[in-house]
Amino acid sequence: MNSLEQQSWQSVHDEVLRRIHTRVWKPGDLIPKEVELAEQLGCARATVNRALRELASEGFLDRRRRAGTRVAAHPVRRAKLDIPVIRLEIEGRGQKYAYALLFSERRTPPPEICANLGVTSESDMLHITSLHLADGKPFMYEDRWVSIAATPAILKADLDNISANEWLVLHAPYTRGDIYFSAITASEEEAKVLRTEPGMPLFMMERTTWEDQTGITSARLLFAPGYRKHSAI
Amino acid sequence: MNSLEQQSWQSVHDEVLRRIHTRVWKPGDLIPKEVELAEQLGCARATVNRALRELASEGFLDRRRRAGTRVAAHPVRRAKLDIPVIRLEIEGRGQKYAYALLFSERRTPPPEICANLGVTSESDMLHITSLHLADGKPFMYEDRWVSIAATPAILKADLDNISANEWLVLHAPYTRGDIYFSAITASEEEAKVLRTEPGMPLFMMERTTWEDQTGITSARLLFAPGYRKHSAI
DNA sequence: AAAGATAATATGTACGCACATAATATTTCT
DNA sequence: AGAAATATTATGTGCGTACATATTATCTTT
Repeated sequence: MNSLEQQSWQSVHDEVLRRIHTRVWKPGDLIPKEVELAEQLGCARATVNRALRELASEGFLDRRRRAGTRVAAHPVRRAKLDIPVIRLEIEGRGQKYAYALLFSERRTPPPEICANLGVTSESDMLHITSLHLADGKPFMYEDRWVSIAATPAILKADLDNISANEWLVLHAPYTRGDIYFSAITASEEEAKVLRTEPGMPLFMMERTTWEDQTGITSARLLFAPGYRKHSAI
Repeated sequence: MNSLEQQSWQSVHDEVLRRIHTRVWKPGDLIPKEVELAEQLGCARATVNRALRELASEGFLDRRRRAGTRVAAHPVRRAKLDIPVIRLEIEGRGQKYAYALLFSERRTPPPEICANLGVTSESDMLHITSLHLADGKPFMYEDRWVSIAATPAILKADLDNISANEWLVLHAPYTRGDIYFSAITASEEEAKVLRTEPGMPLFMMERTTWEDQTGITSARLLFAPGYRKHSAI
């Protein structure tokens, strides 16, 4: 790269990444400071700054004021996982989406839900289970608890026609959440719902979401055998 | 927020996010253009631009030139998943890391590996299986194929003392990769290695990485029962 | 020599301006 | 009317300057 080409922060980004990949700058190395790089590459410091900022957020660089910028010693790759509404995930695969509400009850939560959401065992909650289907076949079994205190409007939602998953995304945006991915084997009941055999491996996603300090909902999503979640890196 | 406070792109970010959360701007709505927002919030357009750019990359906004900026109709949440070297993941849990090379052989790959990496069935590859332990207990079973053409130096690596996982991260940085997450049940052999029972649910990660168009390595990582991968959102 | 004050410095960010680019709206031409 | 050319517009980006902030290095004091 020389100063004649038309510059952009992306070309700086790529050039720095190239130098890291070709080990011109090795893990742990201190790289030139922004002003020097800007001079070398024939662009403004702001442009270099943007490129390096991006690379730091991707996990390739560690930056500290006054101390300078180093190539990350233990490159932590950051996979970006898109978590869309289930309906869109299924439609995105070119399959037909269907949904069935299995069960809905207003009651107090069991201890593990209280622990997840940080609520008392006397909380007023809605317990919903439902099945999401792709091309008519069971795709995901959802077992969800929703705090009525945090989201009273859920009681008026037509959960026969819109999944709690989708209703919540549209009506109760959350500010933070946790997701856990794990594997379990299907119980009798889970196998029955997902139309498979007990003991089959199921990919499980456990999500809990808050608005600030208030727990909104906690859900356990079980995917039919064979499901794979993809991510590019 | 008024114009008297000291501005920063983060405060603009937070204010816009607040308006989305409180449904001042609802999914699908067109929000004011950068110049107007800058005026409203008493800062420069560049500051608003940075805040909105960030929000778009987080999935809250959709932006298009000339068409303006809209609140995302179907908020796709982007979970960021850190994929560190296994040793660091275990040490990060405060557990003692250990590693054992189980098997290493230079040979031609089976069809599924060829398909993953896009190489011919006559390729010269290294097949390695190894076990990663946390506090002496089996934590993850790694089954990996490495292209010798792409990474000849792997033959000189001391794989008894450094895992292929870690060696590759340090010596063969890749430019792109795929990860698949899924669930399987343990086979006889897998159960034996992980010191569990056949049929137990295992969390599986399948990774394939490339440098540009060249396939480097394809690995199948099986985690001991009970493993959960966490992500904040 | 240890502790505290002070200076130096690389990154972090704000701003205003200019121009590029993509998408849309409008006008002109057939 | 329909197609093609042209104008308009919101975002995308680059640049130079200025100042903020965190951290390290140096100097001063006890």
